[in-house]
Amino acid sequence: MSDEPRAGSTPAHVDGDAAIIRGEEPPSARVPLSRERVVDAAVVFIDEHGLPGLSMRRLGAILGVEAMSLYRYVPGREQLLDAVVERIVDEMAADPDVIDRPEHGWQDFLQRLAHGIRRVALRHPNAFPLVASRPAEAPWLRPPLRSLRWVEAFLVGLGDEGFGDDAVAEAYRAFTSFLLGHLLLEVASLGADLGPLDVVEEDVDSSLAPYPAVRRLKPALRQDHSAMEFEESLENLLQRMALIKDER
Amino acid sequence: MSDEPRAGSTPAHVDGDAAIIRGEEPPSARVPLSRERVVDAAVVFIDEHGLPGLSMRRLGAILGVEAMSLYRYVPGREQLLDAVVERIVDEMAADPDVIDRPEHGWQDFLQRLAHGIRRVALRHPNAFPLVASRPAEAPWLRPPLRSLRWVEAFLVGLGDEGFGDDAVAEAYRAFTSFLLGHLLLEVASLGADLGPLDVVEEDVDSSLAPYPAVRRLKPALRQDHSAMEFEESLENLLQRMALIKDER
DNA sequence: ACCTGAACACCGTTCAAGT
DNA sequence: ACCTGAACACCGTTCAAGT
Repeated sequence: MSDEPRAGSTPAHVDGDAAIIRGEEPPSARVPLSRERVVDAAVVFIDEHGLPGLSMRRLGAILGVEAMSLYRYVPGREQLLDAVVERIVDEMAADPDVIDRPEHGWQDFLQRLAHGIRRVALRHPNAFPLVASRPAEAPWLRPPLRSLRWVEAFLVGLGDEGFGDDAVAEAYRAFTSFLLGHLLLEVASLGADLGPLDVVEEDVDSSLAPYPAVRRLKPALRQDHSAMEFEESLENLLQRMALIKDER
Repeated sequence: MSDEPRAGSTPAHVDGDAAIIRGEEPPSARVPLSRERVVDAAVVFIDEHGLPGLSMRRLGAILGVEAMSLYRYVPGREQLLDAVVERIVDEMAADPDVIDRPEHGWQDFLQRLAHGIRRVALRHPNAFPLVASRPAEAPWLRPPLRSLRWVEAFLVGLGDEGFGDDAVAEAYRAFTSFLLGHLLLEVASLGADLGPLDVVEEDVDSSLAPYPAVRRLKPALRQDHSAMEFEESLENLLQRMALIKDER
């Protein structure tokens, strides 16, 4: 059922001995571990196996090391998860379609930011709930933007485009809550599709007997219109923001 | 720092012996445990101490019983959490302001439903993230409605009010994603406020040096306009739904 | 400098046994 | 019928010790 991650998938010990005998650094294997490698491995693990299976001991095994070694690079499991969130959110910095500040108006700027974070979410469906629900360091670091870098970009960007302070703050709250709701549900529906297949379709149908409307509309409810509805809701949000901008 | 829940807060053993000697059931204590009592205790624990501290062993201790006894009433920890979600969502059934089907139009109906679920969220800020992110049993059971009962009510209600099948489905998706985004963020901001106070305000201020806009707008970002913005976004959503209704 | 062994205090869960 | 003791296989985390 669940394929366990096997230890030693990074064969650190294969040619390590020869290098040690020669007293040199090995060619490329046996890189001595680093915070970055630890966090990367955690992200890969969550992407592939989901969050529940991630333990310090397993992660160590994957990296060819005992669990205790990880504490050299990360203060603990909680902070590791925080680092995972940070790593994922910062992927947006490498997205060429996301820009730091408005170049063609604030609507284009926010369109790019929204689509950038959506791409991140869809790349990491198993990890995104972490981005959504990990307790934020400060009340103004609202998911799913979360990082000071992007919050700053948002605030400066809209300020430069003529939003007043209160309008910027209100726009920020509306923007984040739209993204969070939409993306969390889109990502959840991804996971639900390839979920446990131990329930046959007929069983579902019969257990739905007391709920005829759900049963009848099941095909319509199953339909995935995420992409379209994201565009439309975003468009609507931007229109509301235009009103916010011109208040007072 | 963390006040541990003490065992025996239900003093089941106090007058239990006398009753046993008389061969009768004790007056009111020593109720023999039940699924409902277990789930209730879990809800209370999460409300008071948060999810991370909840373990089968601790919950058993609170109920005056060994952890293994709980498995008579609940298949396991995961299913216990599912039951917690169900219990919380079903609180809405007892809310006199929430109605089963439209009596004064679909807008009034949805207003009541939305405010009902918001009250639930605000009553259980520590448990609501569970409602939001526990994997749903089926893709059409979208959080935060989640229960067949409420989904059915939504579908029937809007159908009766003249929404076509596709319009109902689209409205359902829009309604849930609005609720999820808004309420998750509102509830998170509640938790963040009384969060760890080990960071002094000045420290935050100085670490914010590279992010002048965040620093400058911090007061505005900290402001809580949740209630007002909930009303306004809901109003906007209902207007969009009116358009969805009249499509085609 | 980097990793490990052994240990501690916890988990969820099982099963045969107690009353 | 209901609960427990003992056990199993796991956790996160610490610290002194190894190389």
